[in-house]
Amino acid sequence: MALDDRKLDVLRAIVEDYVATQEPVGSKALVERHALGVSPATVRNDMAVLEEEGYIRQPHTSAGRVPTDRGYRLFVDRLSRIKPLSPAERRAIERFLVGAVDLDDVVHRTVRLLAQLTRQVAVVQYPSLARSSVRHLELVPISTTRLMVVMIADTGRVEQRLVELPSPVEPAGVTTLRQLANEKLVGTRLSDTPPLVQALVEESSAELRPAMATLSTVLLETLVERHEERVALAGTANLTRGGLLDFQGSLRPILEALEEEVILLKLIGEVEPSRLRVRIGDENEFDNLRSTSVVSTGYGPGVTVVGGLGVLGPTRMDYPGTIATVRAVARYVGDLLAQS
Amino acid sequence: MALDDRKLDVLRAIVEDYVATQEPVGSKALVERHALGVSPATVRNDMAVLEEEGYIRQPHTSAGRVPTDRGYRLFVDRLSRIKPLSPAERRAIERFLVGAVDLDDVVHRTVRLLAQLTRQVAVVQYPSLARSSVRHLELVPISTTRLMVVMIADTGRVEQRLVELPSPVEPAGVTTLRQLANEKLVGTRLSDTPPLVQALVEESSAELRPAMATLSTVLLETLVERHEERVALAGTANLTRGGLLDFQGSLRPILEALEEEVILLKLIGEVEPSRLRVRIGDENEFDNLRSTSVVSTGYGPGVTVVGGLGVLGPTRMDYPGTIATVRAVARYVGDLLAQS
DNA sequence: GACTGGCACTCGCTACAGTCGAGTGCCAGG
DNA sequence: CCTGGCACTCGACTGTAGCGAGTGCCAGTC
Repeated sequence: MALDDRKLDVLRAIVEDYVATQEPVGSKALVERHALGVSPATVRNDMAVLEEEGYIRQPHTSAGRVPTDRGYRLFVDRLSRIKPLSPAERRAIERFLVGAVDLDDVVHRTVRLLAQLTRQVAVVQYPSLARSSVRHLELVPISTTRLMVVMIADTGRVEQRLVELPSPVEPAGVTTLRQLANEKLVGTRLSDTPPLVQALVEESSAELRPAMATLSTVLLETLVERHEERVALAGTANLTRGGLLDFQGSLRPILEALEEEVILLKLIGEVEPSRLRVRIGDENEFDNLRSTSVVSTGYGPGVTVVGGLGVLGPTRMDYPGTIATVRAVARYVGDLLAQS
Repeated sequence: MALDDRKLDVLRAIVEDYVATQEPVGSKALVERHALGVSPATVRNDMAVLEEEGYIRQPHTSAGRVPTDRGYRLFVDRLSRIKPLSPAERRAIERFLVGAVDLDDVVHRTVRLLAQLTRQVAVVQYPSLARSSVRHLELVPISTTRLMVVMIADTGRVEQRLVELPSPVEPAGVTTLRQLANEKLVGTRLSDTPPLVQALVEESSAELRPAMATLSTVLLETLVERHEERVALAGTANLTRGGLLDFQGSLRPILEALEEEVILLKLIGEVEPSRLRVRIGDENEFDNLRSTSVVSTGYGPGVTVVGGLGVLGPTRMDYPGTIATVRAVARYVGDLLAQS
């Protein structure tokens, strides 16, 4: 059944009021606070329909209405008006982010900024290695059988790993390895690396081949397969806002989920080209997060996407505001990355 | 006034029971569960004295007694018997920590392990740069005016920073800079570096001097002064155990404090030579953490200390168990570090 | 002198009944 | 199709009462 405009207005009003007050909203309060131009009784009828359609519900008889996940979904998709950032917010973003010296620094500042502006939990993924290309590989001999491999990516990411060589390699050998590796790998995307690394081993001289083999195994294992991705988190204290009303009383499952990097990555890491994504309550794939909403988007220099960022909060969140903030921060960070 | 042995026994029993049950403990329950050899009435008299002395208190009249911070302090200092780790725990530690490939990996595993074993919030400081010495400095040219400085410390820490040079430097110049820097700095403690870095600039040739000056500024600023120290955190979800009974109802301040690296560092970073430290409730210097206790110690290869680790939980915590675990984990990590 | 049993007392907790009022659904009339 | 009116529901709050764990004190005993 199609909902007419007024019913949509009513739903919008309910969402807005509920988000603002955190209390079930009744028909009378609604007509008082919003110029709907009709009486409470009419609104009640509309509410009855909205409830039947599953957009709102009553916590208990004789209480006001509360939006359901489905109601928020409709609100986000069709009803929310874009809320422009206040100049103060724009300034805050700028002020907060300029002066970052480091990729680490950028990420940390960003995640704190997001947490602060949205007053929710913020998550920022480091630029994905899979989406980065190699800028330089450095091999630092620690001893004749130990090598520190340092990979510098064009996104600013720097990763290192200790490699235990199968047999001693002289400094000259290390130089050769370094040259060879750089020659072949610089400029390539890490996700494309595996075949190249293979070739690398084959092209090595007989005596260096075992060393190169270990080296490439480590490269593939740790840089491509394993902890590849990193995330930063901030604002968990914001989960306690609104008492225990949100999150049906227990922060436990949420805090647990937030401790799992894998989960965080799934939350914000699945980036389609620059699309902002909102997952509301039940739409979340993790049971622990069924009482939360996640607003996430990709970021990167220009139009490319190198990583994701987003915030997590109660389903009862200020979607327009949060969306605007997330989008703006992502853009700023992208610009920042483009400069370096 | 001196407390006789039985009173101390009573206090110990109260602490143990309260920690176990989380409920105020009364005189009757006490004689039932502990072989004190006296009647409840006698215990009551002892309790009255203990209360007068400030070791225990009554949440309200007609409730049992609860230890005060002071009571816990006495318990920790004089009454707790060392609880040896169970073989299962020992195995858990070993199993969890072997196979770490990386300093990052070691730290992450350690912090999760600690959180899991103690069921509390765990904090692990990365080996302090100030206590590390330089193993190698690598300069990677990104462009003629940009340099990536990578410092590898003997503790396994690797730090990098981008340096914007005041004027272009050719690859040959970079090589010279690298050699000079390594020659002077390798093997020195970072805390001793400042004068050496100064000398470094003076010894550079006229044309390289500006570059070296910028380089050394960056080195000092970022490696010695600024984020120098890092920490890892895990187990925040454990704060929600015990409902809202601990922490007088609000996790907020605690979560806030835990988000501040500075605070975490202060908590666990002030390491006297291998002494284990327990700070109980009020003894904490941060107001936000007045309802928590912190057990921390230093760790490092052999007897030297390169960093701190510890756990944070409700004042009502299992001190003997926590202390044993923290100590054991610190020792294991130290050994692990000694090997690499 | 130290310990014990007994006793009166305190006070938080729970259960229950009663009241209040916000909010609803429904209906008849405009 | 909208509105005002009305009866109804039910959660929130209040006040009362009884229960029971736990205490402090005291007189008596070893």
